Amino acid sequence: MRVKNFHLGHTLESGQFFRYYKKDDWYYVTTGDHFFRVRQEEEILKKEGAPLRVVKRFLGLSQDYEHVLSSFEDPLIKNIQQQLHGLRLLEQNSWECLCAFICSSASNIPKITKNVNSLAQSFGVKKVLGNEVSYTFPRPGEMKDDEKIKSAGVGYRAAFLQALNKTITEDQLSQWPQLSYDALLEKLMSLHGVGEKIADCVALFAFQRFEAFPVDVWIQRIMEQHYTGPVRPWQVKGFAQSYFGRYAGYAQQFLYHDGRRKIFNSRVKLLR
DNA sequence: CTCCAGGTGCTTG
DNA sequence: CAAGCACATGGA
Repeated sequence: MRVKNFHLGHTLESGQFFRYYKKDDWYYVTTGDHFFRVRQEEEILKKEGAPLRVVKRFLGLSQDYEHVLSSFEDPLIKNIQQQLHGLRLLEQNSWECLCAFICSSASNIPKITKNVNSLAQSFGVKKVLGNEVSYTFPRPGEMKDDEKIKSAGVGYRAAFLQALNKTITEDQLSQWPQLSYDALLEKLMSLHGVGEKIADCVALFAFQRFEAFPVDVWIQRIMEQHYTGPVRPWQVKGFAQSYFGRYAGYAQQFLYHDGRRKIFNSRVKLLR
């Protein structure tokens, strides 16, 4: 299919999603009930293994990207926009997203990826695509074996996952899209192990609440450096939401990915 | 061996 | 409120 204002690499590699890997120019993605692969050449997006509507929805292709971009006045964001043009916020499965970000506390992306894949392998359904194999993430209530949860290497987060798996139902989750941002945040934060940062991640990455602005240590540092100076995380969030406006979450994703890239590049330099 | 990692919850000033 | 700390695990 033909796509505009979309960059597959920026979108998948910006840290919002963990269940993908790259092989032979294809990105292999596992989400919901699907295991599919996608690749992009210029404005052509090719996919195999899942219906078009699934892929399109997941990749955020029905969002009005022009409208998002035109909402920003800030020079730094405008600059990053050009370098990361086509980076979109995904529309993830809410349950998977919640579990993944439960695993994210005091961790790092490679380890989170390992944890989530391991949970899927223990509890999910096997999927095959050509020579590739993956496992879908279990549904709420399907992670019954506490020992298996622990053996996924999730550490102290195992208790959170156990409780979550017992309390959350797909019925509840299906109601949450209708909630206001504040009400959704409240629901999420009422869960043990979910604070404001994780709640914002789920609101943003799974529920398309683009006003959400997750503040982690990276964003905190970046925002202090470029905008606020030394302040509390809740102040960073408040500032960002009023300064960046209704698509603050997009600004966050641009800043996060750009910030991480620069660090990565400078480390590569140091190694030479 | 020590330190740190897309935080959170609990306990103290 | 804010600061301090424990929490499991794995990689540097």
